[in-house]
Amino acid sequence: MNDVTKTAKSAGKPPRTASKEVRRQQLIEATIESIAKHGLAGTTMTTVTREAGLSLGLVNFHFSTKQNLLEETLRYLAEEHHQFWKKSYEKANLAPEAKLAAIVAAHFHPTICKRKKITVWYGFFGESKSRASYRKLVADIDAERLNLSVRLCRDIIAEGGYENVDPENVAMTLEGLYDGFWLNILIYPKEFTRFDAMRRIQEYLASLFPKHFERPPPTDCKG
Amino acid sequence: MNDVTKTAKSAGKPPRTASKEVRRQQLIEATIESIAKHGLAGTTMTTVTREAGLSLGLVNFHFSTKQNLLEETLRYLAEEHHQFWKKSYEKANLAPEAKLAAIVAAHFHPTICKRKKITVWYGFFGESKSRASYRKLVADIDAERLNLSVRLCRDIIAEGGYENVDPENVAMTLEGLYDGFWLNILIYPKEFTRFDAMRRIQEYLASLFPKHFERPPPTDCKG
Amino acid sequence: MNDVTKTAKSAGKPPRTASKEVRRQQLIEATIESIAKHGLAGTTMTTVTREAGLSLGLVNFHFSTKQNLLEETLRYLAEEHHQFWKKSYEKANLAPEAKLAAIVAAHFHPTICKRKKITVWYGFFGESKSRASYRKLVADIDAERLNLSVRLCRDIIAEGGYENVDPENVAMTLEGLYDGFWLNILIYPKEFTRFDAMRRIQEYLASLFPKHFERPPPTDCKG
Amino acid sequence: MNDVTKTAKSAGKPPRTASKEVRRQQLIEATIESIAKHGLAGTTMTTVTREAGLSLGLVNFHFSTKQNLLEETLRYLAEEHHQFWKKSYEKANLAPEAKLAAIVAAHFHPTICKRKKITVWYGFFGESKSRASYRKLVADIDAERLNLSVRLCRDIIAEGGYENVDPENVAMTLEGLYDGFWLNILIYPKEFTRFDAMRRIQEYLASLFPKHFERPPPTDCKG
DNA sequence: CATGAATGAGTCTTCATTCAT
DNA sequence: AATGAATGAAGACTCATTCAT
Repeated sequence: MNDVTKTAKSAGKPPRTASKEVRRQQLIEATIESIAKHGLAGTTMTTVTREAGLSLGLVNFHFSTKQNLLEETLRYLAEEHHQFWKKSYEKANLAPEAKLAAIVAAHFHPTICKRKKITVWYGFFGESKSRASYRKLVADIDAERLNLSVRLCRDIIAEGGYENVDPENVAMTLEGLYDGFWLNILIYPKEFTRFDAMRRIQEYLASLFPKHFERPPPTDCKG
Repeated sequence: MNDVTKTAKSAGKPPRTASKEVRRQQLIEATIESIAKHGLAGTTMTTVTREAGLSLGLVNFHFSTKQNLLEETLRYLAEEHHQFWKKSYEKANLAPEAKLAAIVAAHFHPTICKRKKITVWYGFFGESKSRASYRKLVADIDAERLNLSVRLCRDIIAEGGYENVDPENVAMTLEGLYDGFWLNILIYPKEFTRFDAMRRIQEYLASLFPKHFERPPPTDCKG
Repeated sequence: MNDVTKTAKSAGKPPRTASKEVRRQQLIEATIESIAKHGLAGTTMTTVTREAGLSLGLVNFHFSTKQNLLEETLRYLAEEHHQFWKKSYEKANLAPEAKLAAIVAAHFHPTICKRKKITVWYGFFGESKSRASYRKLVADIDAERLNLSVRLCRDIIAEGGYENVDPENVAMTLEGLYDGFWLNILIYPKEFTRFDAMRRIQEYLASLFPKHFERPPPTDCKG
Repeated sequence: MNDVTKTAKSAGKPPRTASKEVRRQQLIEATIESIAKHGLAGTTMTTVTREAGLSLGLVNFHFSTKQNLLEETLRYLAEEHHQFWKKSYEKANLAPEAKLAAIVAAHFHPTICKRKKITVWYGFFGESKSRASYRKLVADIDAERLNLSVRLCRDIIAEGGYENVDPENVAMTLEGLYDGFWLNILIYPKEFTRFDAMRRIQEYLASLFPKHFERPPPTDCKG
């Protein structure tokens, strides 16, 4: 492992001192990697710095405390996710169903829906302390996305004349499904994949909004 | 504090030596309580035994290791949950929609859907190590419930002549919703309650199976 | 060193677990020893427990924190000192000059005026943090002794009809001399001994109260 | 904070590179300031350089090691003190009592008897290691002053025909009082001031040498 | 001369586990 | 069965020192 690290390091003629931002980024990525490998509780200053191929004291130099490193890591993931679904939303064509589909797809895009990243999210969900950090850092983003989804649903409902569909309800159900399916991917990675997740959500939306969403094609394989 | 505990204990003429089962039960409940109070990482042998009003060494005596105590705690919750939805399922009248509704309701019944218990579940989800324990202990139960739900959905679909509804799909979506909504209850306890959860699921089922499930009445209250 | 420790330990058939008080005492004495050997800053949990022949974690078990161990050590010395001069004072005959002389002598009695103990006192004087502890723990004792000395001086002055001698002044000067001479003993142990200290004070008192204190006999030896 | 410092610094067109001596002086003064603020143990290379508004590496450049910086700081104070009482001694009129009084006064002159400087002295007294430095650097000066005082006392005794007063004794007692009163000023700054110290010593000398020293006037204020 | 990122040995503290009583 | 003192490995954090720029 040491060898790997050193090789990786020496590969690109590593500057002995790098800019603050570069080092921070490097350490945050090492943190994600370490959480994926050893879990949140199993992640120590040593596992992180070894992963990064840097010295132990450097974390304290750049992040002061471990707690802070973890929060910055969460913030990084949260912002990445935020950017990702916002970009997807904006790039989608103007139709509200396209925009809603884009948000859904963003949650299960390989960039975001990586096991190592989900591990970090659920690591934070698991500890009361870190749940507090989560709320502090992510609550606003969660709310923003929920509101956006509500609006899109409202537009779809208006357009399609769907009776008896409550936009807020759908939006919250979608949020629940994102979390629930991520958890399934985390716990049963072999039995449940991101494709399964997207399929289920596609079907859910198709059943609510048949004029706007197509049913996914039947699959042979056991889902 | 120790004194208080002991006094409280001796108030009721405590048996100095209790049966194995009683002690085990007592320690498992103290573990749940401790995880609720201090989080999984904050739960130590000391917090557990102090919570139980017992001595430190006893845990070792009854459970050998901490890891084992935690697994037994998870097993206890898993079995409680298992029993609970099975009983609910059996007690419900014969109609499949009643039985399905009973399973849903079981997940959000106050006995099961307590914050302190959800904390334990998600504590286990958060750590790779404990996820392994989870799979070992709970995978079968999860599968059993999924199969049961699939069968019930199939019956409902047959009865109602619902076209284009895939029973497996619905069952897995339900499973995802249980987990996703539990997480919401854990993270946003003030904004999202078990009543919200039940409502969303009720609406979901009503939209799929309008002849079998009624829409929930509109509420005034936010959320 | 390990051997020494173990030998010392096994010498008296050491009980593996001792009463709380015994262990605390043992650790406090080891702390004094360690401060004498390595200084206050050089005293670590390791030096203390190695000195005591006990395991590292035990200090935290009995004293929670290092800070607390140090404070308890200071308190121990302060109380020992307090008891010592109070006993000396009480045992002396009724004449106020005898009582005052007893207090002086107590400060330079071999039990109290040991280099290793003085090292601890001055270790505490040297650090702002520990000076705060000192004030918290010792200020009252200092004040009590000062008041006592003032009263004794007042009696001596009244008896001897000494004009122009201010009792408070003498008492504070004595306090200054205790501290100043202790420091000399600490810094120049070869050049300045407790006998020198007692001699100087004896002369000081004899010059103020010639009817009550005899001049010390002239010495040949330098210093 | 760094910025502030730099701004403040650059306000006066700071020479980017200063002469060795200027930098050394700057760092020594920052060391004294830091010890006063954070204590000897709390003084790190960082606190010193931050105080000086200079970069971390500079200390190493000018003083090689921290130990050396501290010793140089002590040497600086020792020399300052040395110069000060020597100048006072020389400037005083020819009478030995005037010269002795000048030395006493020098110890409690505001330039010397500052709390921040006394903190440094006692910081050094508190640690065995630094006591060694102290002896190395200051023993000669202490001896020189002692001898000088002995000689002055001898002259005063001869002049006044004081019987039974041992000059060496008086000189050592004075030395003890300087240290003892400094300690009082350090520990009980509100209760004991440099004025109290000077008063006590004045009284001491007046009681020994009534023809040469006047009693201080009685004060109303407590202490 | 000067900077400040980087290193890593050394500290305090925590805590699962052991074991004499 | 039960107790709780004792152990010691492991973790977070500090900080003097180094060195590329």
